[in-house]
Amino acid sequence: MGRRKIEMEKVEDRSARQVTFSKRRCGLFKKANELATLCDVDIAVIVFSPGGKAFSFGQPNVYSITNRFLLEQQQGFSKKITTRRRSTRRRSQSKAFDKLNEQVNEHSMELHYEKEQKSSIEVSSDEKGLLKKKKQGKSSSSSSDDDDLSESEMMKLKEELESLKEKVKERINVMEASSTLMMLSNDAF
Amino acid sequence: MGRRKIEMEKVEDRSARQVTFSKRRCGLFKKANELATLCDVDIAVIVFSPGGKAFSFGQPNVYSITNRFLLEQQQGFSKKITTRRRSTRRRSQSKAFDKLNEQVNEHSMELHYEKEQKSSIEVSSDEKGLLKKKKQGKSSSSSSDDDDLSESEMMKLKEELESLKEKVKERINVMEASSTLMMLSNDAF
DNA sequence: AACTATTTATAAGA
DNA sequence: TTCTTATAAATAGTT
Repeated sequence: MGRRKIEMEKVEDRSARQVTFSKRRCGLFKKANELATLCDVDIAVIVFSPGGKAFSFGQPNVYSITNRFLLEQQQGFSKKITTRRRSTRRRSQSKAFDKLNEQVNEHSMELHYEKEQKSSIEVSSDEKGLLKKKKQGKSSSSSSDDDDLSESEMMKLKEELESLKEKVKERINVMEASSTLMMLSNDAF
Repeated sequence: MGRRKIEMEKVEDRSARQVTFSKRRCGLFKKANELATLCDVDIAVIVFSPGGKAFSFGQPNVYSITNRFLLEQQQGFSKKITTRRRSTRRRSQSKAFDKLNEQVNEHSMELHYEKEQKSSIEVSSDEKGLLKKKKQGKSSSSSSDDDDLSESEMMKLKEELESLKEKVKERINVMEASSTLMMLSNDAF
């Protein structure tokens, strides 16, 4: 949409591609925002730039949308909702569901933005073995090699891994809670 | 962009809003596809219609993008990558990383599309209690009440919950594997 | 579901 | 890179 019509294929010039990406990413996010505003709907857009950097747009936020989507896909949830909508109890249930969903999303957000780390978790035996092996191989060949990892670097890596595992587990807890609440609020109450 | 300029606010007429949603959702997905094609980038769009139905577009697929995004956000991964890019080992690592990432995404996809369910998992003691309580409350007040759940319905609910838990656990395993592989491929090898 | 009058997005160019 | 502008594309209102 400009001076000329262009072919729908990869822009080969690196620099031109970057420019196109910037312009079109902005345009896309603007369109997404307009859709959310005009139609009062929730939407999330995630793009990885040619350089691998992540850009995202979310209404109300990316995490609530992606969580909702992934959970619904996993359990065929949308089909379930549609089927049950005929129920006379749908409206009151819907309210309860929305509230629970909101709470879960809040927890999810807290998780994502949380800066502090909880105390570390035990490393599984397999990973301990892997780390130990790696470490031994290193100390025997001493320094000089670019691929070497010092003892302290190794410890740091281990700590990062533990911290990561903790985060993943927290996320899992949120997802499990979310799933359970959804099912209970829609099917049992 | 039409006969008249419109205000950027919620379209109040229900029917008109649905039409606007349909047109603009198509437009948005088209734009997303063009961005992906022209710039050779990965992108995901998720929209929930006014009716609550989920629509999605993904290049190469929604799941790989959302997983990648959520994981990177969780561990400040993109910052980490950027920092380490100066390393002379970046290129070979990048290759290994991409391959591992691809494998993980494939597993993730399989999970999402898998139709068959594995055998059920034990329900935690807390939930057992909740289910049992619910059941007893029901059977004591007999039928007639609209909110009642029959024994078989209760069992069905329980089975669904178990199946859900299994799916969540599988998903967690993929995420843990993904996280671990990412860290190992970028920091240790 | 099709059709335009217009608005908006954007490819090139400065 | 940011601004400009000619043109392509999207779409609001209409049929």
